[in-house]
Amino acid sequence: MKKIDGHILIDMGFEPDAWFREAIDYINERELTNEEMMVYLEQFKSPPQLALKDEAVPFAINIESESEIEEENVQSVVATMQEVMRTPTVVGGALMPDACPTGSIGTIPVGGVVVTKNAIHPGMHSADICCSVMLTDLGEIDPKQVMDIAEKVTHFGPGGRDRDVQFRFPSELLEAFESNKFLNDKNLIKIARAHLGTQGDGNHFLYVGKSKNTGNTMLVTHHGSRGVGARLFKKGMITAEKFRKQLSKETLKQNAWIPFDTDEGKAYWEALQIIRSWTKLNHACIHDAIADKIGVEVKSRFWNEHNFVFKEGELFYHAKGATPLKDSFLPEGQTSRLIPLNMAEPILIVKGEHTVNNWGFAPHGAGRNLSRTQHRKSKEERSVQEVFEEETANLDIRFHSGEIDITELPSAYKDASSVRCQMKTFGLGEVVDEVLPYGSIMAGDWQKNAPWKRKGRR
DNA sequence: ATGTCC
Repeated sequence: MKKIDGHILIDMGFEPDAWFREAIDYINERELTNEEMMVYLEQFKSPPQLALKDEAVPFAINIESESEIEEENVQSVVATMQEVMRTPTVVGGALMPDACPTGSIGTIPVGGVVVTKNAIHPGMHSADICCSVMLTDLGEIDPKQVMDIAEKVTHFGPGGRDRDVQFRFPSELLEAFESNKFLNDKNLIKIARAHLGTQGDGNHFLYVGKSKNTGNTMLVTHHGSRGVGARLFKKGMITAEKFRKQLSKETLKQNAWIPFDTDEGKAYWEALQIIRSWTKLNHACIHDAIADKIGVEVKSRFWNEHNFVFKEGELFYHAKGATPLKDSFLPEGQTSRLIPLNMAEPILIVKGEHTVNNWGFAPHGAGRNLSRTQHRKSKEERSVQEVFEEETANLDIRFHSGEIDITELPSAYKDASSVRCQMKTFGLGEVVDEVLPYGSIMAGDWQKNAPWKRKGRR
């Protein structure tokens, strides 16, 4: 009998893999007949490839347009969602009023919810795993004092804290990282230590305002899992890509998934929960340090993720920029959720429930009406300072880098009243209190004076 | 969003 080699296995339709060596030796040493070989090779056959669905699974469209630009946006998010909804694992989904596209067609938009069966899709929670908002009620405290102290305590911009100003990384959390095969990584743990108590950049903020109901001063922070989550996301995408090749090559790369009923699936789900704990602590470190420095007791505190995966039975709800309304998606005993709009608008405190149309979610903000670049361009003929003063009159707005980030000013976002109106129209939560704006801190345009951006360079 | 590529 002729000896077999890897080329023969490839010709038979097998993907080159680690088992090739062992299988080739096994077959050749025993001089298996063709029939015996086929029986032996059965164990290495991949399950049949899953095709994309011929038609998109129906999804709820909780967004309406009020202008031509918005109409284009709606068409674009619906079109991309239609491709996402053809992924084999998908059973349902929804668009929120703040939806806007990101990435190429077939990528879940911001403001999108995609429900899958027995599958975790890292591309549907994306890099900032567990991006979230936390509120602390500080009582009757001067908001300016909170701003001044917060400015000293918090950390914005890329990277982490210097060693001498790091927060304590609890040993229970370290043990959790070390127990998980995705997180037990020296470099990742180093980042987990250094990034604790940091807020990053982009739309992340520290907001101070007063409750409309009680007049108490409230501190609200918005940020996610920083470099730690980004690292896990990358690992998740690599694992999902391996499964995509085995299970469904037709599936778009960005929609690759990790089956939950595998060792990788269980470990990835655990890793997401550990990152969630880290992120909660990331907020709490900053809030506690501010309350400590003021010398005030925390009256109450709550938080919610708006970029995460929620599980119910064998269904996985991927919320990429959507606020959980369904009670079982909230931390135990918690009844309120936070929906920020823009720096000049109140942060909404919302109650609500799961309905057929909302799939258990509400919007997570006002949504951009223009891309950052388009928005920057639209303000070109006026000075940044002038636009800033006009849009933030009577507010205490501070940029950590010292440079105004024009793309985070109120005009960069959709009209807050229209988002609130659409929440009513589509049954996406009910506003029970508002944190009225006093001021906020953001990263600012930290790239403005970067060496590679200076004029005169190629 | 992400020490904007380990």
